[in-house]
Amino acid sequence: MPSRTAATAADPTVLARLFRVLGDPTRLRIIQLLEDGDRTVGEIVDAVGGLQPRVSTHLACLRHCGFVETERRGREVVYRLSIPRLGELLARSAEVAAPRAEHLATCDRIGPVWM
Amino acid sequence: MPSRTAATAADPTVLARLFRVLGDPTRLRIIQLLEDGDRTVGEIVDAVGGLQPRVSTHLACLRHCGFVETERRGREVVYRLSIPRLGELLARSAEVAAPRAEHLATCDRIGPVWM
DNA sequence: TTGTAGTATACGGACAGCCGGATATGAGGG
DNA sequence: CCCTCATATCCGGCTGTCCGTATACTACAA
Repeated sequence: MPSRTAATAADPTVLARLFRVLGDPTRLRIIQLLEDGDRTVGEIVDAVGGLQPRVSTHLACLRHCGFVETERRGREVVYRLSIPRLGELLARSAEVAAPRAEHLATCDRIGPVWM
Repeated sequence: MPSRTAATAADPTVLARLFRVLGDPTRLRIIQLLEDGDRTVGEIVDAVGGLQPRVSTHLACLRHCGFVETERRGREVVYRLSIPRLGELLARSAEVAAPRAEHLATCDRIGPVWM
């Protein structure tokens, strides 16, 4: 029985790394923004707010992990999503999060200080 | 236009928290284990390996954030998944991770020490 | 070449989250 | 009651991750 795709991807370590990349609000905002189309770094900085170096570091993280691709256009660099079904994944995750939104919102810590 | 469910769930902060809960290998192993059926704490400890207090803390995290429910059975406590379509979400995430599995596996840091 | 806009990286500080070990709670059994 | 099994919580320490500031790189214009 083949089942080729889920071979190493089901490894909890690899999957956890994926979720960890997605587990930052700024990186999520960037991804949601890029779903509407390609953007330059400047546009992304303006949209998500915050300082340019910080945004640039998050972009480097997304690029290194294969979530986005880049293309130079003159002095600017255009970022584009390289995972087609990522929006679908986020939408489904939002459905899962919906009934627990308030719980997740109040839980501003993971460690043992719950409430 | 209602669109009640995705109102707060699309908030990057809430969604990031969800992914952060999923972004730990031990918690993922626990979730994958519970997809095969309910388990007591002792069974979970044996299955995922590691010390009991550590596993118990991860279980408390999952319980507090609404991923699992508990039921006392004598001295034991049985844990059960309380999110029906969570396995579906993990499967889809594994598909997304598959083409980038090697990249994600080598990337053992998120910060700027990539490689 | 020099300058400037756009982007990327380096550095140090601060704190969240994971861990192991010790200890507390709770439920039966004798 | 006391004891034991099963589970939960507390504590100190360590590492990973995020942030802001400063600086380096790249491409184009004059």
